[in-house]
Amino acid sequence: MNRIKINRLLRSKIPMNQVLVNGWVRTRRDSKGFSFIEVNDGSCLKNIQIIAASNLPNYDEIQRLTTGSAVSISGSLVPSQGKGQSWEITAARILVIGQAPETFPLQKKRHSDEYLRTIAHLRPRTNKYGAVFRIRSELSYAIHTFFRDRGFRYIHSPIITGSDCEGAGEMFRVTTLDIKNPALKDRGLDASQDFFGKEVSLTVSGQLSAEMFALALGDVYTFGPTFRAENSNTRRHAAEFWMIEPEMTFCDLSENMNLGEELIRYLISHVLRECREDMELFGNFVDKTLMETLNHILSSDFVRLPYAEAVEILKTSKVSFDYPVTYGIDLQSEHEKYLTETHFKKPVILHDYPKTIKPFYMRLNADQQTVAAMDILVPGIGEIVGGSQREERLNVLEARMGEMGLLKENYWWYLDSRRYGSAPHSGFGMGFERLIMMITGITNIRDVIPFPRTPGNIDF
RNA sequence: UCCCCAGUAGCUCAGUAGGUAGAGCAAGUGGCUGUUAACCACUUUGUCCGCGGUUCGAGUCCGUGCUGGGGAGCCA
Repeated sequence: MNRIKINRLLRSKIPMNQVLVNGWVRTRRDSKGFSFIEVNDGSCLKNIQIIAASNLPNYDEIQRLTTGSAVSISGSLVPSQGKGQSWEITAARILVIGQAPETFPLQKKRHSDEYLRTIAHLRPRTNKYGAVFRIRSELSYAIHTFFRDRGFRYIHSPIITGSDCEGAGEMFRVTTLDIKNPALKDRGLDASQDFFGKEVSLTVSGQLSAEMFALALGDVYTFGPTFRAENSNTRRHAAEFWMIEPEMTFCDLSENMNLGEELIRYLISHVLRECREDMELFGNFVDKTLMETLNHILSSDFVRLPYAEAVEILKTSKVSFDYPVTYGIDLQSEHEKYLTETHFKKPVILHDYPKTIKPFYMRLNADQQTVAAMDILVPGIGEIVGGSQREERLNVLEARMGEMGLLKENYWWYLDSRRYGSAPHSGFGMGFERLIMMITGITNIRDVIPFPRTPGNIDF
């Protein structure tokens, strides 16, 4: 007898004999002459109801089944006599595969997200977290589909990197030196004795690699884990997270923004279509305004606003900000919040920032003061995408590096790309977890990644 | 790293002006029932986060540490 997953059984149009269901008991109720068992196998949000008649040979054992136990049921799929479900299974045989003692931490009631974080190894067995991780999986698939349909190639950029100059923030050092007795030199680790013969770290971005491949394969993207050793303690930051980084040659900032906007819309509509049931859970129990918000994002164009105009809007807003706004500052969370949640009430793409607050690789505009940068800000999350048109002119790039005190020697291969057949190109990074937060309405990044890594927390 | 808040039964929480601890759910027993977060009755459960202090007496006040949450910064 072949096992059939519950999502298929519940979609059945006809009764079926001889079906086999494997899963975990969510709850059990006794009635006169039989027991109702609700089983979930992770294939969908819904459980299937099993009717276990008291004449089953192991009925005593069945009555002791507790929430969390693994079971294997064979029987027939029949129309339900009760309300609340269209199909149920009349069990011919029930095998207890793995009993869960009463110490099983998940009860058939709501638990707080904080508590569930302390049992991150068991939380995917709840409705909400099962739904989050099915959606996460579906989104990953959709990302590949989106890019593949548009002729992009998927690049596996390295996780271990020797460029300590990837730009974005503190990095995790990788070493095979004996920590208790390391090779030392000049009062520090002797990196020349280390595995790679130099200091290496976990990547903070695949961008530099992606640029090289964009200048060969045209349109490429990376989708992989990223590591930041920042001591960030917020609901939006994790030390290990996933990022999607497309990079396109012969593409300017405006086309870059188009792609970012198109990608976000595509992913939302994909999930609304393919994960309807799971999404309803979030709309009903996590954020009552979720569907409205997502439909609004689908139906209206994102605002495109030059940094200078954003500053003007903020200055004339009559809102007293903790951080006063002047041209040249990096916008604070409260400013971004005001723009997306109060002023425009929709996603905003800010672009053309002052060069002084952006990295060296962003393309210098004709005004010599701003760079072709763009950030996509969404209500509730803040920055979800950060990108730019890259500086493709060797002399300008070298001058910018000089201004910022970066050594050309460390970037020799990066600069080579501008030396040999350089071409305009653009790209961005999108935080995968932040995207999931936006789509599910979940407000803490620790609840959309299987085993979150944050400062001082790596228990699982 | 900084600011604010919280930490009471397995879980969610209440605990009034400091007088020595309670509810719901879970678990156990019995009953009822094509039930569906089933229902009804009864029963069990606590170093009130740790340490120190004030007090005749501290879950309640003070100090300190730890843990968790929210906000800020850094950013995706």
